Amino acid sequence: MPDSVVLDPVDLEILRLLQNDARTTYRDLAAAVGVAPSTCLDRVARLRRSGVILGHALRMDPAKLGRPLEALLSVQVRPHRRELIGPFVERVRALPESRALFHLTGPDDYLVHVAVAGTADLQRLVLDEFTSRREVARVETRLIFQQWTCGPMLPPAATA
Amino acid sequence: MPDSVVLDPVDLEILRLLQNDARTTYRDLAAAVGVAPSTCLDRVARLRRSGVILGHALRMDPAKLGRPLEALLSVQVRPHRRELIGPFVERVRALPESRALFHLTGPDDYLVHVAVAGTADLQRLVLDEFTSRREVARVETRLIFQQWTCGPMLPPAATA
DNA sequence: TCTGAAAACACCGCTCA
DNA sequence: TGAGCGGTGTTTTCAGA
Repeated sequence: MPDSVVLDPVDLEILRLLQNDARTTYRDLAAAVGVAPSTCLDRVARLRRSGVILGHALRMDPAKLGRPLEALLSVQVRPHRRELIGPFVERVRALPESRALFHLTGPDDYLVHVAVAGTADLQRLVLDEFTSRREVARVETRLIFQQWTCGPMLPPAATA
Repeated sequence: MPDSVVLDPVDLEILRLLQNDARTTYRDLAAAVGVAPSTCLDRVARLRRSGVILGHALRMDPAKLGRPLEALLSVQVRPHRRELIGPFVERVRALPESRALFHLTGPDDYLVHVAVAGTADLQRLVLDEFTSRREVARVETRLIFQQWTCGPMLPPAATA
């Protein structure tokens, strides 16, 4: 499987439309793009096989699920060795509060995006799940005032 | 619309299953949860109306789209006033490289998650779109080695 | 919330350029 | 090789109870 995939304008338009609503029917997709529904089906199947489309995810509102407060935790893991960071990553991923986890360059090794019920819950999370761990050298907490998802993420220099 | 929504075990199970694969049919959903397909349809429609489900998104591989390098940019906007940050946010959201944008507490006002073709593209992005702007006081760039999405994000203390 | 029926859809073969 | 067409099984969706 090649690292990058060749996408023609039809593929790009399909991806753009599916990003707005991933449940768009192939019939509507076909009408919008200007090809036959079966061609759309074929294109989407190919995009899935080639790994461009990883899957279909549900976008949910954390606040509506009782987690109105979101934060980013910058975490320094010391010493930064495989035998420590492997379990650390798995533990963080298993937390119900975790939304995303990044391994980064720079002084802070990890960034954890969490959603919690409130400041008390956040404090508990930081103290019990992070700073209490021996391998966690430092945690810096920043609250998220507002967030935006951007997009559509399409290839640089799109073939128009 | 209330800030938080009351979810029964059926709702939670539906959300859990749809998060793994948002294209699961109502028939399969019904079989897994133990209710009729029409009930599933009704529940999902209600979850959509109540705002718990925001939509169905396509998960795509940035690398396959010619953007194999991802980074987080910490941006300080000075002075941090509405008439400056409004346009700043809109400009960043409109960049094809932007994946997500956060307004944060702490010394750095914004965090921008970007996907680019390579280090040269990243340098161009930082210089031309950020540091060249008068309102941008400082940009700190950290590369993303690896990232994980976590989940399922469900209510704290789930009603069992 | 379920049952059942009707409409819409996905998805497979095939044919044609 | 890739696009388009039609048939079939499945899924969705809407009554009514």
